[in-house]
Amino acid sequence: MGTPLPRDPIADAQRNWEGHGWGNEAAPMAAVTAIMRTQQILLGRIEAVLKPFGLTFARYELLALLSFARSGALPMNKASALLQVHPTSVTNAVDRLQAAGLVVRSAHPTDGRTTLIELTSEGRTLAKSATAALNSEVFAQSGFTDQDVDQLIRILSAFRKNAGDFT
Amino acid sequence: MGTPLPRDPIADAQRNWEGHGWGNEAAPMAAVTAIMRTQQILLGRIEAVLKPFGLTFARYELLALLSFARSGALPMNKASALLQVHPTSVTNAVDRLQAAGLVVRSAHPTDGRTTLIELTSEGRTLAKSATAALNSEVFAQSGFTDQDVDQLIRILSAFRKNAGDFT
DNA sequence: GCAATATACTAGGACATCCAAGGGTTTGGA
DNA sequence: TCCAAACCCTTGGATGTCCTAGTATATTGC
Repeated sequence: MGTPLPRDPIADAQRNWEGHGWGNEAAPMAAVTAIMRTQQILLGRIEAVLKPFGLTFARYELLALLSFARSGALPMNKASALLQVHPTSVTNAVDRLQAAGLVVRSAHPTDGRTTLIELTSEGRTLAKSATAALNSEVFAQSGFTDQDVDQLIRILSAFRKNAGDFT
Repeated sequence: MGTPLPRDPIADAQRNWEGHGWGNEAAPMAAVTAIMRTQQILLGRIEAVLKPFGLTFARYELLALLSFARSGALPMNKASALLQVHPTSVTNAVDRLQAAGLVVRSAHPTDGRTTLIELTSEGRTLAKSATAALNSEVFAQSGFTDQDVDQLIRILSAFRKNAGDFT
């Protein structure tokens, strides 16, 4: 998985598509495939930075979300909605973060069905350190130009909105 | 995970970043997060289309790759390199595809270490059907305009090249 | 020619994601 | 008032991805 390929495999796939009579779908296919691959690369970088902190991206996201909540606490279902992942994924992440002493579960004051997740002080400290590391080692050198970043935000926001992520 | 949120969570995160003194990193962070989320949405659509065929995206990718190989066969390591996934992921996918009768393993004629993966006729037929479905149900209605597609291909190709995917 | 190194694949384990199903809690309409 | 429907979280199962060995085969160097 290490050595660079002599040719762009996605461009090759696009040519294959065109050669098989799917000329109209070839370019969108290439764009979609490129997004998949780019996500893979970015996730790899992020996980590498988070590893020394004992965090995965999923756990970091939850930690970061909590650190931005005024009270430092959120209901599980709220976290699930904001992170846009399945509730069971949040359960899983909270289990591990709790085992690491970074968050605690507590009862909701008025709704017995709801469980609140709350940052511990260790969790808050770690979130801050991990965020600083990600900013300096990933986001500050993303490999995208400022214009690329603007374009991506514009294109992908429209896509996500159209896909029903938000109104 | 179903109902649309009243606000864009990524735009909110970007504002949070800016409010915490990471103004330079906020936009790249938002772009990266948007890529992660977009990949998630696209993967969901693709898996939904492939499900009736009994395929996952990982298995489909391998089938499609084989169907474009002249001989219909590829060494495992070659497939791993072209799909840009870990060799063990290919082993996993081949195990399941073989169990489904879509591919077979065979010995390399000259290199005893190498295992060739070869499409069966069922595999070739299924790959064709699944590709047609993906083209009409996902790529032909990707939600990106033609200009967006061009921009994405341009930006992400440069990114992947810069990341060392290909020369 | 034989040992040391490199390469190819597989086995086992850690994580994450989703779905389906189950048990507890609230809410709203009969 | 009260019970059915809706909601919230967790458990168990299936997939996929990666990493760390471990086994087998090739190639290289002395």
